[in-house]
Amino acid sequence: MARNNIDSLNCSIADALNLIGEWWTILILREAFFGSRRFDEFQQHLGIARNILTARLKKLCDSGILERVPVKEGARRHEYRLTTMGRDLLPILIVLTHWGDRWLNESDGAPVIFVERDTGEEIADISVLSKDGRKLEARDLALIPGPGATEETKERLRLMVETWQQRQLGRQKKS
Amino acid sequence: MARNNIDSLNCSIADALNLIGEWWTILILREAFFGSRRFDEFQQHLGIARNILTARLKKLCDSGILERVPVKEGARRHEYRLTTMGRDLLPILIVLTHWGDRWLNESDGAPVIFVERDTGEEIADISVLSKDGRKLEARDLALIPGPGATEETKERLRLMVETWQQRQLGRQKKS
DNA sequence: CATATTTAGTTGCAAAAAGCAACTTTTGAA
DNA sequence: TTCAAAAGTTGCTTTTTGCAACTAAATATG
Repeated sequence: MARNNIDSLNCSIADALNLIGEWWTILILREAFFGSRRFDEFQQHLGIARNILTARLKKLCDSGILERVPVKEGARRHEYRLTTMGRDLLPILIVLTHWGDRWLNESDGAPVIFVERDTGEEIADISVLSKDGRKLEARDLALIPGPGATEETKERLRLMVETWQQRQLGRQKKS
Repeated sequence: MARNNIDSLNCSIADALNLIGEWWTILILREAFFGSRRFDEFQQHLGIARNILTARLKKLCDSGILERVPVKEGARRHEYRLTTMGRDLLPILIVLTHWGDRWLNESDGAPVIFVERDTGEEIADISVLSKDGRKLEARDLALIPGPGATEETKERLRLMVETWQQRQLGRQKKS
């Protein structure tokens, strides 16, 4: 992954992937959510090469997703813990889990299930909702430039709208 | 990414990442959601090397996330379209977008905003909810083995519960 | 209809990243 | 104080990427 041009994409997805999109990173985060904190815990559970794990943990700490704290005060041995920024990635793990459960493990069933700790009840599927709670599909959505949009992005989105409208017309003709 | 052992992790996240976790793949899907369908469209918008794009598109088609359909009936030129399985990945893109907006682009503001097509209103943030609609945090969740859990997974989850309980005890002592 | 231009890749080679195993250095523990 | 575990580091090999040039078919153009 050289990804020289990624920064110029003006896209939060690209920015996010720049931090957590490398191989192993999301699995390391999964481990962290599952309770791993120590280097060897991550290493053994995942079977990741040690030098790669070193690199990934460093990057995650540098970017504020994990923090490296002494095991107890004064100790020189450390453990890796999710920060708020890191915990905020939980929905990604859940979405990936549900998608994988549904499309890749339908026959055998889910390996693990997220439940509410207090009630033991399964959590809701994550879906895209409007502010007033209606479920939305891909076709219900559109994209508009935000405050951080570059001219290029705006142009790109204008083009998108055009293409989309043309396709709608094409569809109408046929039917 | 050699990921020899990934298959043995008994984890839908790992399975999902095996399909969409390589570099570029999620950005290709983003492009697809943004309306790209043709090889060169993907290539030009992302600046991805052509041979890599070829490989990624092939894998996405093979795994049923995209389909390769003739531009018009009978034509020998193709375009790549999201399948239902692929469209079902939309929440991942939205979660990544919102996370990136929040943690990486807070100062400049979001580059693009997902809105409801009909109303133009911004969609809701994606969050983890209980079945009856309460918002849940990481600490409110637990994991239990599902029907597809191997013995190893079950053992692992048992261990997790133990560790968690011990940590709770440790916390109580301190306070 | 003949020729140019797109489109959608493929190929070969150089550079970067990942994997592996052995080695080092601090700790805790006995 | 001796030993083993914990947390990396190092050197080397294998895999992936990136890049740029090339190709073949499909479409557009005059």
